[in-house]
Amino acid sequence: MNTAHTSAGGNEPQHQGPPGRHTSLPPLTPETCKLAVKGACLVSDLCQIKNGGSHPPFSAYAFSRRTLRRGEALYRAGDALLNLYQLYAGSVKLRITNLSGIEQIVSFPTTGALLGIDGIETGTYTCDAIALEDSVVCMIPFSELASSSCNDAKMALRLNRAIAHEASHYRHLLMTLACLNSEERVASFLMDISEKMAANGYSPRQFVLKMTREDIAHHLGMKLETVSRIFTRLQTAHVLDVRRRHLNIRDPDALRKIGAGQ
Amino acid sequence: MNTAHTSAGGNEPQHQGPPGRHTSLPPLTPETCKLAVKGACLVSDLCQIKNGGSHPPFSAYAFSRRTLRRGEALYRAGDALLNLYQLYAGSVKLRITNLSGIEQIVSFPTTGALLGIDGIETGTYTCDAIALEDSVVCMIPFSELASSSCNDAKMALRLNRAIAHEASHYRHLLMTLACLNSEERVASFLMDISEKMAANGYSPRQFVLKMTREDIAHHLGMKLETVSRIFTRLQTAHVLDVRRRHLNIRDPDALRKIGAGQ
DNA sequence: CGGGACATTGATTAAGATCAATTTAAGTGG
DNA sequence: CCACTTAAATTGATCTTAATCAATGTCCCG
Repeated sequence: MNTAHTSAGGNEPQHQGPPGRHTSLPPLTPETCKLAVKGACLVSDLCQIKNGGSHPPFSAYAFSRRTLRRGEALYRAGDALLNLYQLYAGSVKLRITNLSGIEQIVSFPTTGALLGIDGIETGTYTCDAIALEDSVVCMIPFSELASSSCNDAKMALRLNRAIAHEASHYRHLLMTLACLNSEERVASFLMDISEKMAANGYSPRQFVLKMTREDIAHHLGMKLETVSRIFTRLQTAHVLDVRRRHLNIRDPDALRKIGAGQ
Repeated sequence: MNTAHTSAGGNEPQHQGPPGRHTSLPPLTPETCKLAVKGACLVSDLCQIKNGGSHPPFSAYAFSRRTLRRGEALYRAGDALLNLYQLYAGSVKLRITNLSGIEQIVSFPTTGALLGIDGIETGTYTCDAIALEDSVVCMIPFSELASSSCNDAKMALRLNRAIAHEASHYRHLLMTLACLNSEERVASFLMDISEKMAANGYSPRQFVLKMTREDIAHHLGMKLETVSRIFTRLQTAHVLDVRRRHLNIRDPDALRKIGAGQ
């Protein structure tokens, strides 16, 4: 009954590096922000707000970036909330480990996602944010964001919505865990990824899973063997092809139906 | 596999009344707010902000209250977000019903809770809020709250935290559903209620469950028969006494241990 | 004092966990 | 560049938990 897994989770601390010793990129400007075109770049908007008002030119406010190696932690549960982060490239897992050592992956943020929201309630992060591949984030000092929200109603609403979106995401995952059986959960999970891929301009049919079977299992409240079995079952049913991390959705409609609980 | 329950959910539409036809109480003031003493009354704070500034006296801003009969809906999924509500007395269930008719109770707010946050992301509520007993809420026009947040950093942070708290709650429930077996889930659920009772000044050992076994089951992702069996099992183990909705926790430490996953 | 919602209990079945053994692929260092 | 090491994934056999189906009991309310 819940044998506290000693989280052998391979892709972790090897190249962790001491705190602070991480590659830093030149600051980001609205011009160089690749997300800006999609109207999804909080950083870029913050720059423009600063620039538009009676403030110094945005370059003084341009936000620094940080690169993460695979397995490296962006922040850990218990760290003080100093920054939010917008994910510019790569992907991350947000993990909670409870007292008994049982772990749960609460989300797999990808490009465009805002990270660190789990620290807003108490001022201390409650999750570990671990890079699933080499990634780039842009650092947004929370104080900066809070003061912007204060002067600008639009930015305030945007922050509110970002936090509310986080809640939404958990509500959705909750439904998945509470109402669906294992096969349906996996299907729903894959559909979610597929939609996110499409939203980011990639193929919704073919993609590479950045996380292990164990990560998926810890996300969906099941065992990794079950995830594996369900993949093969879906392959046998000609719904998808899976070879290791490479996924090819053969029958999106079928997958959608299964993920919705028939 | 997921036989879409036709939600016979007894305590519902009988005395629903047409929209708008509900008992209204006189407006609330900081003086009459029972929650204010605990520093938890958003309404009272809003009044004082208005009153403190160059605004009209708070009486012009005092917020109206509304009573709900058991089974009545405060709002429903799909309704436009106009107000947040602070729950002054009673208790509520927040329910999501998905396309296949499967339902999930995402929370059981009680006295002091802020309701309607599920509408902030999109401007449309995503849950049904159903009173579990006769209840009183105070209506907070969202526009009012948003503009207060704009002028007052403290209020802004408070709203942010309220939304973040919602996310926190779901994260916690997520852990419960994903990592614990049925017995542990029920124990965890009861401990949560116990703590909430204590926080509101009631006995953490003895209380009455306002919700049915089916509601609990729909909250914890299991079947009502299982909930019932686990209650009797915990009673047999001398952890608690349960007679219908009346609960008496005999061994809080044991219950806590079980709820934490041993 | 009924009627109906709510709750309990029992017998059986099915889904997923667990235990265990391979297989496959990806790095790593010689 | 290849052999070696190790992490990750697959597959099988068995066991446990909770779902399912069904009957009965109890209490609340009119």
